Amino acid sequence: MNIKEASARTNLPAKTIRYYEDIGLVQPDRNANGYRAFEESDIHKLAFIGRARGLGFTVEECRTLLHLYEDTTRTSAEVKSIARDHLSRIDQRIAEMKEMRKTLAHLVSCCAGDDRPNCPILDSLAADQSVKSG
Amino acid sequence: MNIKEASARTNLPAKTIRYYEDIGLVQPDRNANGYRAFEESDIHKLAFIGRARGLGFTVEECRTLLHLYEDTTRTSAEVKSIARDHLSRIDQRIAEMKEMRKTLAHLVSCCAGDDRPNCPILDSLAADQSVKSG
DNA sequence: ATTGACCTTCCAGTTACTGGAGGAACTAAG
DNA sequence: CTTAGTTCCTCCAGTAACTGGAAGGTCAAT
Repeated sequence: MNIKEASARTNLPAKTIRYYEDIGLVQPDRNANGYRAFEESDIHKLAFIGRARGLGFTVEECRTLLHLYEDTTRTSAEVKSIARDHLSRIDQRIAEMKEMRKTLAHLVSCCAGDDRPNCPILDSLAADQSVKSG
Repeated sequence: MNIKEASARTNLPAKTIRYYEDIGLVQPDRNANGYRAFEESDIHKLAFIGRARGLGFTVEECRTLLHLYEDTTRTSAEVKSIARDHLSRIDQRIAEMKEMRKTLAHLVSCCAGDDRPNCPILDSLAADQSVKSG
């Protein structure tokens, strides 16, 4: 199957599939004309990667997960460890974003949003209290 | 003041300050020896940028906010609009992350994490139901 | 004169793609 | 057989926001 169909089957842009080949995540065969020839196993791998990426795993984690998937001597502990690390990164990131959200929502609610120049958002960004004096 | 002190005063790495100069966010003077000479106004700007970045605004938004800050003919509506856009991006991102978190936490809780190869995390990533049949 | 801290510029690398140029190949119609 | 349109190929460059490091100049103190 050509790249377009592979793309349709996996919901990954063709560009992305070529990129994944570039970095060695998949190795599709080539036809005589040089076109990539995707097999079901390639589609399966790409879909695996697509789902892992959708859960926020980095491409390198995807590579590792793929290796583990193909290594029948793996232990579920190895996989769980990667997933748990990722989960805690997500939790941390969510906490950071919530903190930003809180501050930002407050500032937005304080701002009149009219045609006058006075603006508590700018005031807050310009606030000198967080500039160390020296 | 030299870059090291500017860095200490703003909590921005010297590298980052140089980068901000590169992209035209600040224009510190130079001493005869070529060293950057930061004034209070530069520190103020850098701190402003640092705070805006801390709230997750992009560097280009920081540039715009800085312009608005320095433009006394601005309207608070302009500022609020930028902040509101950013807030909704944050909300969207938080929602995505929570969705990931939910799925991931479920998978992690299902995985034994022992020395056996069987792993529901990998099973889920490999699940064929989301690969379109063709 | 020398050490060590600090400063400079410039180049390259990071993450995960994405866009586009330039050109070859396949498909279908006339 | 030619033409047009679509798909494919590779390669180069750009994105965001820095970060690391090399090579070398400057400064303060000994």
